[in-house]
Amino acid sequence: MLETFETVAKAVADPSRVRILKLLEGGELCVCQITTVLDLAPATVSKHLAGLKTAGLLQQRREGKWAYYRLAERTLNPYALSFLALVGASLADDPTLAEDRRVLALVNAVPVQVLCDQGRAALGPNAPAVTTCCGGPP
Amino acid sequence: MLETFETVAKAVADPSRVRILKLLEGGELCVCQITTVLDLAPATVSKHLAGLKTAGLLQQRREGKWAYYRLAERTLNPYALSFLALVGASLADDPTLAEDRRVLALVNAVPVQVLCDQGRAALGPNAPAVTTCCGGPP
DNA sequence: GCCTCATTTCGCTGTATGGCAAAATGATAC
DNA sequence: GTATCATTTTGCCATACAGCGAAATGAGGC
Repeated sequence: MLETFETVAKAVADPSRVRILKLLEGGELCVCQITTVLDLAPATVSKHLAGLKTAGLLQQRREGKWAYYRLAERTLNPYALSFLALVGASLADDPTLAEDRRVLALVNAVPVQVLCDQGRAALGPNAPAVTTCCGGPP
Repeated sequence: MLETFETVAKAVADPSRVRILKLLEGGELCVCQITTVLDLAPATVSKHLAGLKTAGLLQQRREGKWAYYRLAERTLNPYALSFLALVGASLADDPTLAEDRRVLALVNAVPVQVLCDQGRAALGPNAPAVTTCCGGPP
């Protein structure tokens, strides 16, 4: 019980995992999409996804070569939904998460096929982090 | 923002700190009372309390030689109250926490003065953990 | 002033874990 | 069958941190 609670709390106590959860609020995503937005090694993202799934926060679906993850609707962990609700109600105006949403919009404009091939390069020159944070070129 | 959220989430992701929070749901407690219930070194408990306070989850009050901690009513951390509410609504029937409540009842029957002197010894023979877990002696 | 004692801080050790690269897995295409 | 490719697992490194004992702090009592 305490241990179960701890598992979910730990899952939510890491910035990368919160970023993933917030990304998935917009609907399910393929691993390579998440990887591109977070700009982390695939192995790292995969480990995070596995942890979130173990904690009962995510569900997985396979479609061909790709694996799609989404926020859990049903879960074995009695605390998972509470934590999901809390995360959903928080961090509305965090700059990192806002930037993630911006990059996600670019990602969604590219077919998954291409994204998996090229990674961040598929997004064009607007992708790199906050390079154009102060209004961009005139 | 994300960092602030992370601080509170980390604070809640540790079993000892959750035990402290649940203990304090019954009202403020002195450090030596908490130390006795958790059965940890004073230094360890003090560090936990400091962390919880930094996270905005606890408030402190000094009375003479003793320091009393209680759950925060007001806090600088915008997520602290949400997490407190979540913890409050969870873990109702966890056995570890039930045992903590049992020991706390014994602790409350002893003056703080005596408790600080003698620690767990002041509680008499009923104190040690789950020794009488299956009904106790007839 | 000085002593006592609850609490906190410091220094340390062992464990847990985020990150990556490389190898293994598993599904599709041929 | 074999090849390709997205994902996962494995092995490793660096960092973070729970726990303790010892030393420092700070409030009463004398």
